[in-house]
Amino acid sequence: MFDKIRVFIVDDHPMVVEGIKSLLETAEGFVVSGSAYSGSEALRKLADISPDVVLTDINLPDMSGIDLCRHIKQTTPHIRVLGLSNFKERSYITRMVENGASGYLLKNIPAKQLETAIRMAYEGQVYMDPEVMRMIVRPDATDPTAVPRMTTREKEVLNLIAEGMTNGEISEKLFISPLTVDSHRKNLLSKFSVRNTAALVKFAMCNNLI
Amino acid sequence: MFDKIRVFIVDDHPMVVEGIKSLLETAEGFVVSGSAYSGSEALRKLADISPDVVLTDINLPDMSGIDLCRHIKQTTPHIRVLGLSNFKERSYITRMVENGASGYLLKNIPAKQLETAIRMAYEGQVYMDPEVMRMIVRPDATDPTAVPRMTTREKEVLNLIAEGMTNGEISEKLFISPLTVDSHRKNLLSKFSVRNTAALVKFAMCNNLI
DNA sequence: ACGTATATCCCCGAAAACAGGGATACACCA
DNA sequence: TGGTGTATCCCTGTTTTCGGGGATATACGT
Repeated sequence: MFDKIRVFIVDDHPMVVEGIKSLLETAEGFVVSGSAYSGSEALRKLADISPDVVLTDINLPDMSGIDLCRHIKQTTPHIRVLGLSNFKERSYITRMVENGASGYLLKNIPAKQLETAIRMAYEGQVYMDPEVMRMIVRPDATDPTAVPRMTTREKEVLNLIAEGMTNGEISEKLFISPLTVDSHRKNLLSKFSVRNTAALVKFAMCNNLI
Repeated sequence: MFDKIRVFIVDDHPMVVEGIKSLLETAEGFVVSGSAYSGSEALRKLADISPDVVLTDINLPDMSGIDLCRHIKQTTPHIRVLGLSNFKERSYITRMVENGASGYLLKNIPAKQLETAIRMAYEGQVYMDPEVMRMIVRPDATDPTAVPRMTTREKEVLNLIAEGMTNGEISEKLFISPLTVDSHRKNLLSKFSVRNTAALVKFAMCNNLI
């Protein structure tokens, strides 16, 4: 009951790892039972350690935090996983939660909230960073940052456009008519409410769509 | 001679600040004399504190680390400044150094090297992260990641292009002929070796030029 | 069985971008 | 003083994109 919560930290930045350690050891009720600088290292160590909560960065050198989360939940579902990132991209957050994460934090989270998040995760609840919360509560309505979803074909076309290919070239690559490519292109412009290809590419890159 | 080196940390992520504190306090010979979460807070505190070395993130909420560095070196040139970032963009590094920084570190730097960097900065030398070093030693030749530099006008035009504006619109905004804008556009395409605007925008965004 | 979404293809005309030249003026540095 | 870089402006012609339509087939869920 009064045991300390064992936390395992995964981040490729030593100073972030140290920072969390320091924050948690100042607080009461936590013990950092280990850490790793990559996804594979984390999985190796977790085979032995088995902490209560894993705090993982989203961007790891060898795999994404999302993949790591999935692995952990598949093999040891009792371990809670909290995502950690600088980015509040909707797709990251949702994919993290879809893969069983107990929450998603931003790296500029204050110490108090970090403690709360870990405690809640430990108790089986889901904690969301307030900023992150604001992202997800509005499905798509008034949220100006909501990203329209693309069909798989549109994604293909968008990527080739960003590569610098013309409608004609894309049509050859995908074995479809250039007119079809043009349709997709125009649908993309319309979906993202942009006027031309330049703005389309910028928007797509800003929202991690490419 | 045997005094501890006083370090001041500027980063908007509490856990990074804590991490560095923890790393430095484990090591011998350092004392963290203060920290700030923004550029303005840093400048305010530095008016009183006056440490030996300032360690600053490049991306701060209110100003860039580069601007902060310039301010510090203008008012208190004896204070050494070290840049700190996740990004190893050439432009960041060079601009940091141009503004008087004593070095540039990546956030995934190991503890030992962090100590070395601070000691060297304290002694008036310049420390560069090994990875960063590899970026700058090759002027532009064999380095595939080298980004051609833009003139200020080209930067303006590039940004407006990425906003979705046409040559005509840009020309009105900048009070120049649309033909001039077109020249800049073509120069950009040529400089970055891309075929069209879409690829230009993608490249620019990939390299933090926008 | 019927709507909805996706993917495909088509047309036309206007607007913009691209290719590939050339030219002038100004500043700055060697 | 002569080169180098930047910024400006111009021309011709071709290719591509954009705007605003319409149309068909397939799949999928209700």
